[in-house]
Amino acid sequence: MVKGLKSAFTMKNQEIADIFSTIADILEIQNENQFKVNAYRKAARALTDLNVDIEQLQQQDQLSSIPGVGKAIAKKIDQYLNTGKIQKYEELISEFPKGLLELLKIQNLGPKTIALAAKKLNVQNLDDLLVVIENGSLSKLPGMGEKKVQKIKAGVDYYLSSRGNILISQALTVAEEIVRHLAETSNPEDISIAGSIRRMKETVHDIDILVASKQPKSCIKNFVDFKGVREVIAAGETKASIRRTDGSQVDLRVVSPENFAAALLYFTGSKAHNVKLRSLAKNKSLKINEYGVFKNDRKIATDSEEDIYRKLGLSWIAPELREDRGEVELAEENRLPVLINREDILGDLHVHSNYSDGHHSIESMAESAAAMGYQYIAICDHSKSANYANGLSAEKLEQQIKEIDSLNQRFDNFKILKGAEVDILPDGALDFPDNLLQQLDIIVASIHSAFNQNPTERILTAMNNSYVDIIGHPTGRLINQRQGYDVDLAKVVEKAQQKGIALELNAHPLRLDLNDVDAKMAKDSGIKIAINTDAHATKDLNFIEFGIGVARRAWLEKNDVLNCQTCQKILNNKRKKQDTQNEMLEK
DNA sequence: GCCGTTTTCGGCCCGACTGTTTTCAGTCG
Repeated sequence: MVKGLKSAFTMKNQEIADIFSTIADILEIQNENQFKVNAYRKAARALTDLNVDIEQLQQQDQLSSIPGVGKAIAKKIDQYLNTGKIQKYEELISEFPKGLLELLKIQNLGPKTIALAAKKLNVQNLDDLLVVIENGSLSKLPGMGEKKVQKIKAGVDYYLSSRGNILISQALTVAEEIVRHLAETSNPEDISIAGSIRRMKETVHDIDILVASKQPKSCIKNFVDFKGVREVIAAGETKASIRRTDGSQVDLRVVSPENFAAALLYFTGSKAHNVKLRSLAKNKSLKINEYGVFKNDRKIATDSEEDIYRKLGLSWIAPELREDRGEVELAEENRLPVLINREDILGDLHVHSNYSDGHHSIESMAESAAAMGYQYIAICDHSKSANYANGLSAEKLEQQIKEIDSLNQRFDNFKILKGAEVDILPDGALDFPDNLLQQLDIIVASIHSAFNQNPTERILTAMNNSYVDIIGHPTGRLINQRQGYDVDLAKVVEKAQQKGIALELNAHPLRLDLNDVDAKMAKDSGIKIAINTDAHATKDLNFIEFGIGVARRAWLEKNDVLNCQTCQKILNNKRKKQDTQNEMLEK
């Protein structure tokens, strides 16, 4: 087993994390001590982020070494691992209406109101809630009123319509449009996208924009009056929130220019990262908030994020790392990874052309890639069984090879690699014979059909083929649309390590597959990741931005990424790999 | 419920906005 790798057995970690998370939800609605609630939340998060098998820690009597896990919680973990149950959880859940937990996900509706509605109106689930909203009884409760109920209703509508997840690509488009609008109309001294978009999360709940201005009122006005606003949720002196016609929520915060850096840090989050910074500040007798770092109520210089981190004894932490996954501790020791940048990417190893289901010619794709400063591109069209995608016959592929050979004579300092995205068939065989594969530079092997037929075994079988360089979109998920196939990534990574095969980080914003957590584990095991766009048109080559975002969230450095290598190096390594495997076969 | 070089008890991040109040509770980020 590859060391430090998450796999099927760490499912237990997540099962226990989910239980603690539910305990926290129930206790919160029951108005239990908020710090106790937080303790369970923290433990749940720690277990989710844990990279080792919890049973292993149990056997070594090391459960309490997990930060946030003390005696009581360690005992509960122990109980779960020994009996499959946690008594406290069983007791709580047996007498608690399960439908109430879902209500916590509704905006503007928190634990206090849920508890009130449950107690006074016997609300037990979402349906009950809708009834008491409609019949007016909710608004008559003490502390409630018409407007509050309207807000809760809006929260329910939002929850039911979208579940609140917007793809990073969509969110970024909206955010950039609003930033441009405010830049043109409001004369800001500074402006930035903040929040989870700046951290490049794969999906975001809302869009955060921060402005530095001496005229906050006019900024707010220009913001709420902009086109596409369906509803103004809030609009105060320095802060406003809108809902747009596309359903997205946008929050604007306006600060004075001298507070911009502190505010940017604050509104970039994540919440967990911020909490960590605040408690760190407190330990140093400092206070940090969105206005700066303070010592005895006196602001100490905070002109930039770098400066603020420095005042806390930390090196600057890239936004993509700010999730409280150990980045603060490393920043204290000045040992943060040197994250991969756009400039480090030398080529794209998985793009399509109009030979299969792409929209543009090989030549156009190559010219666009060259214009982006790339040194190479691999044309990897679909193989013959991919009928839905106009997969190539053997004859068509040979024709493509000739075209690429001829095109390559026209380019200086740029190379078109001959490749294919070969289907992994239900029996694990590849969709092209070896005599075709051996003519190609890059083979991406992917599953595109029969998702529920032993995906792990099929991928492992395909990896036995020495021509395979990359496993394409390894889990097959489509964000917000389709769960991935049930693949045991630990086994795939282990095999990739043995065979010198890379896993893809597919940069298409609907895929982002591997995700950040899986890519980090792959990195930790020492295998290479290929950040590919899977572009079906020239403009799709820009998806690389999202792939790099996820890669940075996964702590990836230049050395971890296959397409940070020159194409000469990639091809040399491929040759060496094949020679070694042939020698082994001969023996 | 967790934690500790202010250490076994008393803390636990902090501020804006809204709506319902008439000084504050709830929610959010």
